[in-house]
Amino acid sequence: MDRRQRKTREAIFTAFIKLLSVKDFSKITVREIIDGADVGRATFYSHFETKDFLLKELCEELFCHIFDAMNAENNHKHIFECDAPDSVFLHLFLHLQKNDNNILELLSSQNNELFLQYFKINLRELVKSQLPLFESRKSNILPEEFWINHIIYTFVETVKWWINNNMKESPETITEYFFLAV
Amino acid sequence: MDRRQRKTREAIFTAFIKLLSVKDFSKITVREIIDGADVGRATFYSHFETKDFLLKELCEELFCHIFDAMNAENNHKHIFECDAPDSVFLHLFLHLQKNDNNILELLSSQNNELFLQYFKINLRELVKSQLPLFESRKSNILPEEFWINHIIYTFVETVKWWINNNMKESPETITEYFFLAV
DNA sequence: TTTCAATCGAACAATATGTTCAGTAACATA
DNA sequence: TATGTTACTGAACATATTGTTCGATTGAAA
Repeated sequence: MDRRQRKTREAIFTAFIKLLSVKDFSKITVREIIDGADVGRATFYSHFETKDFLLKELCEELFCHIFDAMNAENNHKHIFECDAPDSVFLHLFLHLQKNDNNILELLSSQNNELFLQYFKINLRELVKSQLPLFESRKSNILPEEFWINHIIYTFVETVKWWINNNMKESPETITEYFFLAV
Repeated sequence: MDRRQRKTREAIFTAFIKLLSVKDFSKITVREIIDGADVGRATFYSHFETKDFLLKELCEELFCHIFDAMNAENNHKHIFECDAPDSVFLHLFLHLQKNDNNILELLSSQNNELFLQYFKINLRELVKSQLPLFESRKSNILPEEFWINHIIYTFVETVKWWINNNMKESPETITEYFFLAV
């Protein structure tokens, strides 16, 4: 990839994230983005079809980043056979705490519905692979799809609560809360 | 209120709800609303400052309606002293099943974040007044705000799952799922 | 150095927003 | 029924946003 292309793409993403942390996605205009990124209008549209595609690609990039990093880091630990206290979820919380790419601001901002959708899509695979961790009386009574949804949403809401609470709790404590709540 | 005003307001709300069930809030234009409601542009703006205010007022009207109706209906039953199986939550599910004002379409549509916010605000009061219903080991360990949030979100997600599942389950069954999950 | 692609900037049509105003119709009241 | 008031119409308006186009310019890479 051309260095200029990389720089432009990065500048647009950075300006966009900055704007997202301040105002709603729907209120952000292309003009604001290109002014922030200091690129031409035509350049923006040569990179992204529309504002929606920009968000889509940002989400994919961020989540690929965090989930890939997590997998790479934990492959040698056979993480998928670990117990709850050392689960992939703890590692996710640890990653979030590092706050790469300002992902936290995006997760906790007001109009983040589309962003959270990508988070949930990525989480679904993870949760499915970890279902045995959540085995209990209620997991046998509730319909499986209901149960999986419940775990996903509980995780997302736990993250949001943690961030809005200034992340005062340690990742270990939050992991405990998550497993207690679910 | 003038009959003309009422009719106009109603026509705008109706057209708006119809559009909301079909496409995202952010993609809906004022032109589409006034064409659907068959009113003039100036009329729309004399009723609502902006599209956002229209949504705000719609939410308030719908939730006032559903929560007021529930309270009126249940005052004589001393609902606030009932057990889980006959709780206010079951009554909420029953109300939702009736689908007054097409509230269901709004709750399950894609871009409903703002709409859900109002739902959650109304739920918070309800949940707080019903906290004893959820007494358990974990409710003593988890921070109260975390716990209340968890109950609210679990309720909302249960409703969404139910709707997206075509409401095949009875309100009684869904209430059971809700209390099991939480 | 040369070739090629990315960017610029300016202009463009098309569409959306929110305001204004004079004219018309529906309302409440007496 | 007559009267004053209020809501609605429709059209025009300035302004802003979107997405496209094109020739000129700059930077990367060979």
